[in-house]
Order: sequence, then C-alpha cells, then structure tokens
Amino acid sequence: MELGSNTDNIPIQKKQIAATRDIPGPFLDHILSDLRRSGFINSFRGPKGGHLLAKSPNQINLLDVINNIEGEVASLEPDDSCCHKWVWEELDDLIADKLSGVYLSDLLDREEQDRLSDVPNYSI
Amino acid sequence: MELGSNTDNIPIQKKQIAATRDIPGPFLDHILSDLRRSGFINSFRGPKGGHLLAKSPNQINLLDVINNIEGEVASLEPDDSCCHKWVWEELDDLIADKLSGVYLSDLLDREEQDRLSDVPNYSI
DNA sequence: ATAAACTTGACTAAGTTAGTCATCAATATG
DNA sequence: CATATTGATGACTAACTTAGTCAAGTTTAT
Repeated sequence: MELGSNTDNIPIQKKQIAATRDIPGPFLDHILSDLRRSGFINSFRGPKGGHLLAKSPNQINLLDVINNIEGEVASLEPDDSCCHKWVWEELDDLIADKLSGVYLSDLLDREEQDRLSDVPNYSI
Repeated sequence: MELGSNTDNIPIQKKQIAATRDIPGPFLDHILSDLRRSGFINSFRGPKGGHLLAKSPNQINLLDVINNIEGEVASLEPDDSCCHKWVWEELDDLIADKLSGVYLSDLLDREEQDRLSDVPNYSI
C-alpha cells in the first residue's frame, strides 16, 4: 500500500513504511524480502536506497500476491482423493475468482475514499 | 457422513464410525462431543448405545456445522477497523453463501455417485 | 573510508490443530 | 444387582504456522 501510494519514482525507505503502516522494522524486512523474491518490488541498497513497486497498482491483484507469497490458495494436492474434495475445490475457485478481481489500485482507491469521508468534527 | 448414511433408527457406535471413516477413536470422541453440543447428533450410552443424526441430512448445511463447531467463519470483530477489512468481509460473505448452500445430503449423494461410478476393472 | 541503507538466515513465542490418555457416567442384560 | 459395554469429559502433547526478534552480513552515495 505504501509503495503503491508513492507516485514519484524515488524509492521509499523501510523506516518510512514501518512508521506509516505501523509494522515492526525487522518483520517488515521479511515482508519486503517476500515481495522482492516474487518480483512485486525492486529494492535498492545504500544511502538513498529504498523500495519501489515493480508494476503499476492496477496490474497487481490479491490472488497473485497471495499465490506468490504464501503458496497456492488452493493447497489441495491433485492426487489427494480425500472425501468431499469437490466442496473445497469449488470454494477455492470461488475465492480465487474473487481475489483475482481485487487490485492494489482498488485498495488504494478505497483507502483514499475512506480518508476523504472521515470528516473532521469541530463541534465543542 | 456415517450417521447420515444410516437410514434405520438404530444408533451407530463410535467403533463403527472410527473403522469405516478411518478416524482414531479418541479423536472421534471430540468430534462427536462437538456435534452433540451443537445439537447435530443425539448420543446414547451403555450397551446398544451409539449416535444418531438429530436432523435430516437435507436440513444440515456446512455453514451451520462450521459456525457451530469452529466458531464464526467470519471471525472479524465488528469494531475491527483494520485496513482493507472490506475485502475480507466480501470474501467471508461469498464463502458463507457457498457453504450455506451445501447440505449433508449433497455430500451423501455425491459419495454414492462416486461409489457407483468407481467401475471395477476385471481385465487381466 | 564510512555511514546509511537493504539482505539473509537462525532463532523464538504464541496460537492452532490433531491428536492421546485416564477417568468417570449411564445402561442393557444375565 | 453386578458387570461389561458403551459414551462423556477434561487434561495433556506434538507438529505446524504465524508474527515476530536479532545478529550477522552486503551494497553504495558522499
């Protein structure tokens, strides 16, 4: 989200992400590492280093992110003859369909929407 | 499933369920206990005791079973203002919709279907 | 050269799941 | 009415996952 909301091409540093999104720094390392390995972000070392989204937010959907980072949503083995597998397969398909239709840009839009509708109250 | 496939009104014993469905006896105790507490089955003690479904298989759907036994599918607290909650809410609704449409009778039908189509092969 | 940043991997604590095990409670039957 | 058969319950355990911490590195702008 933080990288997606960054419109200029200057890398954003871990410290800023951690502070803004309230994620412990050392844990954020792992998240960034996962995103990097999966090709969602590019990272740059050294002073003035940081992280940039590798694709546009409207080309990144939740199914891709989850599949790449946590392993397949549908974690049933093909040869798994467990009873009633069909229910879980149908459910997996449903979930995959839903998630593949939600893009990072949707999350960003919604966040902006929520921020705007959060009307400040000045009454005493 | 085992209780659902029982058409006469004679209670089925834990031992038979454990053997047919390949579930360790002591673990089955817990499962039966959960089902009993949630009102899905009635249990009878003593010799000739056993377990019976409390409702007809077409009145038991997966959402009810899961909600009663494992707690709500949608385990988000109402006051949880976590970011992007809306995605998970929409997903929860989708899953609940799907599961509420799958009845124990559906599982039983499908199992019977699979059993029948499992054509034995007598070729040498 | 050096300090600011990212990189990696080993470790840990809490929570969940799938069990085991011992003990108790109810009841059909001789 | 004794007793074997069956279910009921709760304390415990092992494996796995998740959300982290921490201590080394490596890279690079200045």
